[in-house]
Amino acid sequence: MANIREIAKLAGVSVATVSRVLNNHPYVREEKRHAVQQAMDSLDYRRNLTAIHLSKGTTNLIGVVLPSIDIPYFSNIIEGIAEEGLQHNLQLVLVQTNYEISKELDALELLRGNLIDGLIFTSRAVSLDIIKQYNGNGPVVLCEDSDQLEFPSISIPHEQAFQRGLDYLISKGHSRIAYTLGRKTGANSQKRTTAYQAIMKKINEPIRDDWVFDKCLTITDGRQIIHKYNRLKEKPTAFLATNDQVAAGLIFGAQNDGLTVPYDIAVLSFDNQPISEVMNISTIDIPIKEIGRKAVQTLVEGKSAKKQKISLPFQLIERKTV
Amino acid sequence: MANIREIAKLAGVSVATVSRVLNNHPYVREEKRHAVQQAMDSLDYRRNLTAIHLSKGTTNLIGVVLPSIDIPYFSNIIEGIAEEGLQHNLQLVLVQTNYEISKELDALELLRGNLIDGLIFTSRAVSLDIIKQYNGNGPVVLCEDSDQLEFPSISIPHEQAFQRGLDYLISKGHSRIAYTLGRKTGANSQKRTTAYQAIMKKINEPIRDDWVFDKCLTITDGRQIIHKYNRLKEKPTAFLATNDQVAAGLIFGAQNDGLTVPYDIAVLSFDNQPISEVMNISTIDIPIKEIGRKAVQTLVEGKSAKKQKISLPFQLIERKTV
DNA sequence: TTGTAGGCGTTATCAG
DNA sequence: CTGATAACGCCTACAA
Repeated sequence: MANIREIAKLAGVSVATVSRVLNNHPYVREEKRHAVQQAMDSLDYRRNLTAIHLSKGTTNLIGVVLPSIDIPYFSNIIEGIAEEGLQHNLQLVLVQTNYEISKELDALELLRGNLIDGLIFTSRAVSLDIIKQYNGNGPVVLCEDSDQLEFPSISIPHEQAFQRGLDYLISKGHSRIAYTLGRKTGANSQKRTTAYQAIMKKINEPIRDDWVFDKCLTITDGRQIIHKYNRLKEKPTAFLATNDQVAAGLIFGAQNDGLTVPYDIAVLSFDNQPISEVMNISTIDIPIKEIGRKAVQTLVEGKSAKKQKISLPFQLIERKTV
Repeated sequence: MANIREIAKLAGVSVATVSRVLNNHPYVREEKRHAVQQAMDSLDYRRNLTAIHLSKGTTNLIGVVLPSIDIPYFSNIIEGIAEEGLQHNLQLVLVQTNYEISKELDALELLRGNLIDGLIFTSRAVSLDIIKQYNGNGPVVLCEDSDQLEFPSISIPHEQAFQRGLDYLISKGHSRIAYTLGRKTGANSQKRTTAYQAIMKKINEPIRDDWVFDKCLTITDGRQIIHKYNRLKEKPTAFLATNDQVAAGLIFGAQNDGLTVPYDIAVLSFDNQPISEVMNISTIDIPIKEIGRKAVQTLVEGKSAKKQKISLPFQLIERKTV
């Protein structure tokens, strides 16, 4: 593999000059520039990116940690990240974690090891205190509804959004409301739970542990819930679902068991993915892709900008399942 | 940021020794090893990965080109790639292309620039001749049903699988069969078309251009097809769909228009994703994740192994939409 | 068992 | 405008 030195020799110039033409610097006489071009062409030269990275101390690579790429919410965020990344000439290094802390630490080590210039957590299991220890190794941004100001964060206000959903259900006559969560301990889920408890208290409804369903992320998870629902002594009349996939599963399960949506049970979800439109599922729209885009923008602004919390708008979409 | 030299100085040894303990080489006296550890701890040392890459000439990074991460088929492949990559200590660099050739070339340039050790095409728009020009820069593997032997490829036999699907539909009494494709010019799609034309000829049915629907990948695409179906003068009695999402969209559209599945139209699809199970869609199972895993394995075997074509099994799953 | 020194391929500073 | 040359941080013969 030809390197810059060989090009220099062949073109009869110094490596510095080659580097100059490589980087479109001014002050290179046209004939030399030409000679260098010739040499590069004839040797089919390509610069070694790793060497550039080492020399520059930056890689144009950003890490993205996500639990599973197979969940539309996350693949949507990635899509936003990828689009915006392209804009800034950034490549993406994916770190799939399944919420395993050790994998998240691996991602942090990539940052510390200077392989990536910054890191986006689309979700996390590791504590913020741990992440703080990596301060100074590069910007970190969180895609979560966060109260701290140590790291920039991008999210919709989950507590308000969940409240909005509950209010809507209540306005439709429901008071016996169950809900599902992706991962109880997640930052966003905790906000949702906070909202739930507040509203239930307000309308004098008890908090029933068996009306909150944890680890619900997929259509299959949603489908399973109906089995549990059937075994419930006291049954809710409405579900506020983690996302559209879970809602879809719930609805299929209900129909399968002869229940009518929204009369026997109402279903409201989050995300507003295509499946919700096709299935006429009432949902709360989240600008997921925009979260990804903003995450990259924030990362690029880097330390120059102050750590801010960016709050994106959500919107209730009324369709036919409530 | 502390580097290996500072550690050496602090520990009172040479950089070589530090490097040795870093890489768990034998022949380091325990006390020196200890001193180095101490020094590294006290300076919170982390090796610079970029430097290692430059020095070793390898990065443990592999590129993955995919048109869109937002399509379950692709996110599934990625999932397989990520899992297997973990096994081999490989990180993933994602290159989202939207089938734009220029982006695929960018990925190839990452290979040529030694940023990645190998490249997996989960799908491609660029011609094989172009990819061949990058030979020698690192292994390339294709996730497609390919006839060439220049590059290793992993796939199910799409022609046979499509035949199997058609035979099944025919056995259920259908002869007026429409089909949808993700991208007509894709390698896999072409195999499907070949199978379609052969079988239609065999049963003496004409090939009707308006019964093949291109650019169908999502649930929304499937939903749209029903609009077109309604405008058709001659209507098919069955659809063989690109994937389960398209099938789901088709089914919702049909139901919405008062059509009964499978009596008015039958639907058979590919992939066997969770949605097909929940919706009871008859489908042809493809071991998608396994394609990803095998792609990585093949990449790792690299040039040592001969370029082979790996054919994975498919399986017809009978459910309730045919 | 340890250290010296050269190499990986660029970039960038600083004279000229 | 151009060229030496020193980084960048690590690895690895080779020699001791």
